[in-house]
Amino acid sequence: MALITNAIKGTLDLLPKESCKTQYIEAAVREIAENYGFLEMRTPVFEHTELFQRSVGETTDVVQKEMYTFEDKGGRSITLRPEGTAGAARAFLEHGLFNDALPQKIYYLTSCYRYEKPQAGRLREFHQFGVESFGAGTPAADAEIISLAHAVFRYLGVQNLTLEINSIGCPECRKKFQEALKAYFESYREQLCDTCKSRLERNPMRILDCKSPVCSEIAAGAPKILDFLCDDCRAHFDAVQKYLQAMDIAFTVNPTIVRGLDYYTRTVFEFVSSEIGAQGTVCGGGRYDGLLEELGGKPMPACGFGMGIERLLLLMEAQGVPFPEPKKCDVYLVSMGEEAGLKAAALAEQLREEGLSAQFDTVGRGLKAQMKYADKLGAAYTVVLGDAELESRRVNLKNMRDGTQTELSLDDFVGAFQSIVLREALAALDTSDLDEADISTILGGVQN
RNA sequence: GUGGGUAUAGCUUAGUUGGUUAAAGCGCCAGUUUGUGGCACUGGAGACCGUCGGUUCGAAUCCGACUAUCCACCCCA
Repeated sequence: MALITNAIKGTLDLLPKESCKTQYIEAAVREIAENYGFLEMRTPVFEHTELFQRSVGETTDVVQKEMYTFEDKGGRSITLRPEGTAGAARAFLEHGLFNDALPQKIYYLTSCYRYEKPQAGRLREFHQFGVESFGAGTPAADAEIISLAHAVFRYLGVQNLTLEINSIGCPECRKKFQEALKAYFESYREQLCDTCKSRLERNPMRILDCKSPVCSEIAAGAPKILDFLCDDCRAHFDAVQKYLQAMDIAFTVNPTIVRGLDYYTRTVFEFVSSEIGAQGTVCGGGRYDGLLEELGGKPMPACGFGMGIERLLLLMEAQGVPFPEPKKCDVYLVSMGEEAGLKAAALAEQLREEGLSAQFDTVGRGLKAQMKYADKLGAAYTVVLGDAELESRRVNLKNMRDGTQTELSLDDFVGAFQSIVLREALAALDTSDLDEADISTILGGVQN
């Protein structure tokens, strides 16, 4: 059969067997973000194109060649969001959230779209977990979001990530730095690679992380941003590092980190892995004190980060990090005959009302096939329902792990099964390695 | 946008110097057990060998173009 079409280049289908992993990551980041006091914000997938031009920056690659931009039927220029900060900032201003107590700490978990050539860790539709701390200008705020990202990796058991931080200063000190940089590279113009020659005009800071051997050698002797920071920016950057040290978060200062989005000021950082191919940045972010004003709001500091869900998943799989088992079927109701089929459906209904996972045959399989299917589902128990059971009002509950059967009353099946499941759950609780302190904590919790 | 690799069943792959019904494992369905899953054995379904064109008596195999996909550059999450 010829398929009508295939998935669009750079997009991924998340199949049932895989989706539980992503759900696990999503649940983890939500819980951690909320523990840090961040609340979810959801904004539309598309925005006015101008929003991204103004926030991300006209000259950036993202705006110049990677946006999904189209005209809607009303003649508006619309763009699928290439990142999450712009929409969050827009909504923050539009709804006057700056009138509430600051900082406003929000997070999002959304899809983003960039027209890029796909490769390992890079998709045209990808998903980002991001946080924004609006109205927080102190180094403590920078450190708090870095700590949040760090906590996510720790919680999920991800290892071997390096945290690299840098300061790209405020517009004033960056301007001085860029002039010095331009003057420096100008004297080496002829030796630079072609892309760096054009960078020299557009964004000389980019030359700093060029991979070409010649350029990187020249770049090694280039002026350093950290030498150009004004007193305020210098003090801010020093304080961020002090906070990170106080929170026991390891980092390295990497003066070549330059974020590709125009709105960044002062602190920038990346969590980088070498285990998932060339696109190793799993999380990137920083401070963007000028963004809200740029979008028409009052001047207000802010900082945030974006974390790539697919890259994080790639990394977890590369490291063999364990994922929780997906919820399995508690009981499969095998039925033979029309009457028994009705009874199975009715029982499943009641079991599900009690919060149990029950399934029954919906494709007309025979008994053996139903047993086999139950086994594939990983059903903990099966019950066979046939004329004999309907007649005697007795059923055999089969434990699929050890094969043992228990006879139960059909009329009281739901209650009896529920108590079996409960008793099993209690028995599964391993209390052997709890000490006195643990027990009193638990008891305290129960009393409350 | 620029390079390089790859394309055979749902998945992972084999396929000899071009040669006649394209092979295996896993998965799926069924049987060996007429009311009980896993293990084993047996059988079955499932592939226009990415597409189009060329060379040839003959192409999954050689050549070309296109498409898709993967990896890298660029850039970023």
